[in-house]
Amino acid sequence: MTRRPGIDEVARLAGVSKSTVSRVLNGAPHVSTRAREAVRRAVIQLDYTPNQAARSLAGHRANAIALVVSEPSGRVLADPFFAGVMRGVHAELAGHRTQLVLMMSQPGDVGSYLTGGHVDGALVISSHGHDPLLSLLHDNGLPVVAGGRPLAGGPVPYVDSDNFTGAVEATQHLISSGRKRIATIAGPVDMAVGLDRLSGWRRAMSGQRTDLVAYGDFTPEGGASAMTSLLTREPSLDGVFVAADIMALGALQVLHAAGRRVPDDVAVVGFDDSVPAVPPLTTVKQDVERFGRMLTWRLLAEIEGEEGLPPSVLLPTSLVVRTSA
Amino acid sequence: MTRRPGIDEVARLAGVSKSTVSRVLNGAPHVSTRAREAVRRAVIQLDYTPNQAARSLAGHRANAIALVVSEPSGRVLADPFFAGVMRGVHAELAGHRTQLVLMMSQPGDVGSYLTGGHVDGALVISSHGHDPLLSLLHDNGLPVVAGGRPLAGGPVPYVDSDNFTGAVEATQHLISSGRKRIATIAGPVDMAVGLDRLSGWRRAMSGQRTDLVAYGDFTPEGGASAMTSLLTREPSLDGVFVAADIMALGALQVLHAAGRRVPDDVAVVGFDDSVPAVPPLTTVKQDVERFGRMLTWRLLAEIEGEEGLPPSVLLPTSLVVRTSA
DNA sequence: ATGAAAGCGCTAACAA
DNA sequence: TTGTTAGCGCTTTCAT
Repeated sequence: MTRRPGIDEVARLAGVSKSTVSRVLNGAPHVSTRAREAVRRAVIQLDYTPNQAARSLAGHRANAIALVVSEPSGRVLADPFFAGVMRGVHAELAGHRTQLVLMMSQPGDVGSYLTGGHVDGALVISSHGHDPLLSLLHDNGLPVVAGGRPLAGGPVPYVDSDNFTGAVEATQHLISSGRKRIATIAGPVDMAVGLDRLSGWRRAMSGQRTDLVAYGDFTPEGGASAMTSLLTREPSLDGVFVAADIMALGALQVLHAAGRRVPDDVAVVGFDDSVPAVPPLTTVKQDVERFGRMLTWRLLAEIEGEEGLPPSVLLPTSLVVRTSA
Repeated sequence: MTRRPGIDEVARLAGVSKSTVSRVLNGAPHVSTRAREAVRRAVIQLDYTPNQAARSLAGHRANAIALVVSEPSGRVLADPFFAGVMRGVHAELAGHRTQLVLMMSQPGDVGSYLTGGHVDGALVISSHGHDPLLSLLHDNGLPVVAGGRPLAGGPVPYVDSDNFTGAVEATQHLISSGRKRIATIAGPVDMAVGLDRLSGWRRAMSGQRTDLVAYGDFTPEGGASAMTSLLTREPSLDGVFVAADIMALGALQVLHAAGRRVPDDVAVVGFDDSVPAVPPLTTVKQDVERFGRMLTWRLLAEIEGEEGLPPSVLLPTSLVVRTSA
């Protein structure tokens, strides 16, 4: 490994001072075209890359943001939703010389690490209940944006999908197709995404029986056991709104094993448009990549100290009708 | 935001010098129990976290490793395989005060960034063909471990699953259950994982017709179009070995739409044991989390400069029989 | 076992 | 427009 060149060598080769090199590197004003060009050439010739650590230390910026998955299990990593968000985050980060640091541990460690100045801001997703992490970070002055509305309310900006409206549409589709006994497999009640989709179902079901609710944890297994319990409680159900495609996968397995045909006997509507299933799922589509981009854009703007930013952003959802309902 | 304390303040409060604090922090020897305790207390009292940038700059270590997804599309992010690996990586990283930096861009940027001393090592997964990135990093002296055998061969250590044996078992299961016209949906031929699973199928099929091969790209859509093409070429096929569950999802949709019953008309065996399907997939299971842990362990060992490390590790696979075959 | 002092490679304030 | 200078907060010899 050849020793890598420092900024001094670039300066020497370009015939200018370190400061000028630094200015060119950071796109600062007040640099002559002549100097700029000389520096550029020297950088290329030496294959120079600035030392990030030195940069952070001197510049008081970490040039990195954290993506915090506020869930010890790591369940969310397996969720297609997360994958899409991550793609969006990356896309938005491109060209910002900002690195993405992934974190998954417990609030204690994460909190002190993050507030410790190692990153310039944090994206917190999949936050449950009244997760103290969000307020902790916010109170410490670290720019934070939540992915999904935080239940605690408070002053943390967030980006979310319009889960309520999506759930209403999904349920209405079931109703208007003539289903009479419509159940729902809801998500965790300690997350806004779980609550909002359940509220949407309730809203659309107003006037009808709304006790057919079972809860899952956004895993196929959770969806399967919820479906089993619903089938036991109401064998004659003929429609289910499942609050996540990933849970619908489990539900479909159970329905199949129970000999129920989908959609003939039981119509199924999912949420996310994230998985190919048999039969293809009628579901509520959300643009997860856009979600990730929006999240990142918002955080970067916050870090730059932009004024008048919207406290929160709600992204639209839309029903996609396929075979399952 | 209260200004965060520096090492000097800890030193002052503990009544020792910066050096001693540093020693305690880094678990260095030659520190009295008395001093150690005093420092510990001061650290807690001040809620001190070391500045990572300063540490890297002075210590010539980045205290971070990169997880490089050598694929522009980001397809792999949506792959359950990747999610499992990432969980393993995190698990193994716990307690190593090492951060995980995720990278997805093009070889050019990534290469110079990585060799630029910003991370202490890199995990490269999903590398296609004769990806120059691996050799580039290796030649620059950066510790690297590949996830999945690199096609280029060369001196880069890697961790892989025993894809060949898994594929052989899967295919033998199909054969021994009496299937006569067995096809395969193979993965990309520019990746060892694609090649090895195909070789396993060929090996098990020796003596039989081996032209029923269609290729997919490890996406459900790829699996679907491969299945369509196979069905067209050989309508009477009665078994398929699909080189990835995620592709099997697409294949199952196509079979279902074509009115073929699984497993009655066509038996399907997948690979990965990563998705719940209808009907539940008979598949080759691999322990992806272990894969991630092994990968990380290997890289950390490499970074520590341990001697006599195995150049490569092959993890076992096993057949899980469910309903689809 | 402990402390003093010299950087690590950059940015930013200031001077010119 | 450019250069000089002083740190940023640690780790690490080298003394003691």
